[in-house]
Amino acid sequence: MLSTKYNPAEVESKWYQYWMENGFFHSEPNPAKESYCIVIPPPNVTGVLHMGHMLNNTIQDILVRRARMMGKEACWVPGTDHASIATEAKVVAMLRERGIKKTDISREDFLKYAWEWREMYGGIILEQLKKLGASCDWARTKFTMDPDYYGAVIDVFIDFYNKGNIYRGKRMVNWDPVGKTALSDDEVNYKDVQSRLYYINYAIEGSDGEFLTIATVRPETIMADSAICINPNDERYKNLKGKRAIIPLIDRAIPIIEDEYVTMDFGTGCLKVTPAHDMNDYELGRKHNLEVIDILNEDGTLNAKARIYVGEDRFIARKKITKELEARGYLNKVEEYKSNVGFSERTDAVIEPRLSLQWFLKMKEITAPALTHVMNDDIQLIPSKFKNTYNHWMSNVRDWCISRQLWWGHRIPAWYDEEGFFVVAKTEAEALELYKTQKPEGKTTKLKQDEDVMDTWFSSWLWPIAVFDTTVFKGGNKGNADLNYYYPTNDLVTAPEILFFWVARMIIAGYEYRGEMPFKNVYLTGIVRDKQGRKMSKSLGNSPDPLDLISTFGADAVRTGMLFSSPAGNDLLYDEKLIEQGRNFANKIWNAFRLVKGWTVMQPDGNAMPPENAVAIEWFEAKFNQSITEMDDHFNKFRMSDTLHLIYKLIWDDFCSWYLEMIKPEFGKAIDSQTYSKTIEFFERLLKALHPFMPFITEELWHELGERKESDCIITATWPLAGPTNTVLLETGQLAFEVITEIRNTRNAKGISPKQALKLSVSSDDPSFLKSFWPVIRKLSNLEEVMFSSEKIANSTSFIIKSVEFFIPLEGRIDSTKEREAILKDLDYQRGFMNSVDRKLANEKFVASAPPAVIEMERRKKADAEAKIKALEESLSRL
RNA sequence: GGGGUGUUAGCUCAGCUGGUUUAGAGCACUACCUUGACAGGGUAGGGGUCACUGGUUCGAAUCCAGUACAUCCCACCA
Repeated sequence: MLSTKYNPAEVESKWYQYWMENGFFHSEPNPAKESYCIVIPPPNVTGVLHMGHMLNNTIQDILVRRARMMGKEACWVPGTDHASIATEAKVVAMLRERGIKKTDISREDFLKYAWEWREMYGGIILEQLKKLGASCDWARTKFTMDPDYYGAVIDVFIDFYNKGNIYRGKRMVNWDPVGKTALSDDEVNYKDVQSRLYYINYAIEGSDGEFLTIATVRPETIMADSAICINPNDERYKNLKGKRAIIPLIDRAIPIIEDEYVTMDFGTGCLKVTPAHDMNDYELGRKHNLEVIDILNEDGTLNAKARIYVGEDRFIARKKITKELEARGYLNKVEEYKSNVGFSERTDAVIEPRLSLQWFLKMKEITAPALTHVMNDDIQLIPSKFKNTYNHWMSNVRDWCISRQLWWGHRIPAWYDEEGFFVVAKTEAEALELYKTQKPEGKTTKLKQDEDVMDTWFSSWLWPIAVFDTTVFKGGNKGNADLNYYYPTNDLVTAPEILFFWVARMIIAGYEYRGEMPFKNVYLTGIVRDKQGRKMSKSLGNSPDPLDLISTFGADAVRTGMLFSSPAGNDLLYDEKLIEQGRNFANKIWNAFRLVKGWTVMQPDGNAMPPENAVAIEWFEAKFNQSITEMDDHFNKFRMSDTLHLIYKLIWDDFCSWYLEMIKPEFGKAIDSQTYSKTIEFFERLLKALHPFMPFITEELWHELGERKESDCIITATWPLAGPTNTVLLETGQLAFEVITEIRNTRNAKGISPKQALKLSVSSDDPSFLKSFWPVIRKLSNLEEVMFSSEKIANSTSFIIKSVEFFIPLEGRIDSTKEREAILKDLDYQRGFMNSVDRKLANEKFVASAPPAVIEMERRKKADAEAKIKALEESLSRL
């Protein structure tokens, strides 16, 4: 006896195992077939599965499974990303727990720990993906720090350097003066801090007692000032143009420059420009060619360039300088001021913007094809609204700072001698060779490699190429068989927040190194949020564990649950209710299977098919074709959620609620063999159409429904082809269902049990009306007799469909007051409706300018309504 | 501050090229049913000035402009 509930746990592990053993996920180039390829957005190697991954990978798996069923050579390449910042932070934390400080160990030792860490935890997330049912080609698993991949990244750096696209330049970084290290933006916490705004007077050079006033929160940096800036449109300071101001205390003269960057109504409208200690000032300084005076040491104390308070900490210096300014009459006033200050996540020290030497990649030229091919839809963004954002970003692209002050990652292949002269080469030996030719007078025999590594995105932007072939980045190499077969890949599924960091850069690299797009379509998912709309995060504790969900509800349920409400590009508000709905769906299918499986089948010869079954089969065939056609259309437009809703409805409503009810034999009776085999066929076709969404239950039932050979699995079955849709039949069916619903309504209203058979009288002058469906109507509404007569039946309740009136004789059950009320309500609606149609038709301009088809339809609406009103009025008068 | 996107039922969303009854679905809600596939079920029902204000049009949830409110990305203001 089969359980009334579907139990996913054993089914899922069984089939995943089976698929793997039979190599169904593996793909090799096959010239006879069209290739279909997705490269996974590589998750962080140290990460664990979260709800975002679930959504993302479910969508990818659906696409891949469907492509496979459509006869394509489908390949989904998995892998992980070394994620330098996140991973290094985790390793540092792990070491700290063991009482080891990063600063106390060597780079080599640190990397040993990091690799140990990756051996231990690096595979977890991929194992978790298997639980979800992801049909990745695991034999192709790639890691961005695999030796060959590592080499490819270095090749790319060298190649760009040799082409003149990479340069060294200065850049402001977030400096932690306590940890004495640069921090990424992610490692900086911004807090609102109550501070002070100091108004300081600067004397004007060559004038007698004239001065200007600037406002600053950092008076200790005045010694690093390079200019005073005013807005050229500021009437108040016209007289200052071209003059110079004198920094108090150190009496250094600086130019007064003009730039519209200055907000006139903030502070005094005079801005002190300190290029060495402020991001914006640095930019301004570059624009106006100002001197950069760095007065701070790496521990945040003042250096000799400050000339005063040398050696003092920046905050002590602030106090002392304020005091001195006040004592000497330079301090105009002090205001309370709230400002947003960055703190180090690790040491809680106040972040100091600090200039440092970094490596940059010139973006302007290499970006051009990536912009063009997205704007002209060669590469399609889904949804297309992201094109605007993409355009804006790509048109204003800045040079990419590709160096990071970390150890875990691809180390920059620049080699220095003692004087700071450097060459760029893959190995130290190669570097030495180069060094000899580029600096013949150089005496160094031991070169020192750059300490920094590259930005993680500088390796992951090669992903769609490097997962297949890591040797093509040196130029001249045509690429191996895999690369030439699978590249360009088809679809990329990822989150919109990395559209610029990753997607755009992959497109750039694709055109640079292959002269071709890396993928055709980019499907952008939304962010998974909780019911209150908050982003799911560990610190909020609002994210469910996906693996828990899978073990309670089943992977099929979780997959469909995620997809029930997630149109492309829209955020998904996670609610466990959705997963429950997915589970209920699986259960519904399971029980449909139980029903069919439980039937006894008549012997093939000599058993007649009841007329309602013939109609049911014909009708469902039409319905199925219609739905598959729509599903294919949705799929082609990446409307995944809509596709799921369609198959959900097709199975639950059309197959279970209508079709199975139509053909269901009476209790204890057998079903004719023809209907039975047709039903099995329908069931199989439905399972195939559902398989990409719910791979496990469909595979299980596929094997339960028929005798299969070992290799005959639904995962490799053929996607059902849509036949022609018989729309006339579907429309007739729709009317028949309306009749059934009306009769059920009547039962509901009058409290008549479904078991009590009823009579029905139809006032149709068209004898073919609903003809083939009458057996179905009789069965589903339990009618013992159907009469055709133009006579109005007394003592009955009636309803109207398509101007045909239906009477249900109900001796003694008629409550004329209620009956009248219902009719009046309906009349009211119909009259109002007709009114609106009438108004439209009476409008001459409408009749003159609307297309004939629209007018025709309005006329039909009117005729329908008129007939209905007439019939309603008649039944009213009869009461 | 710059840019993007959105606002439709209690909730989450469809509504694709302006016209397909006076706007649909799922969930939630209400009533009734329920030993013969499924209570994780069945049959029905109630629920909406399509954010607001103008405009274009014979016709607007749909197109345009403005307003309000959300939300995301970038830069974060001396």
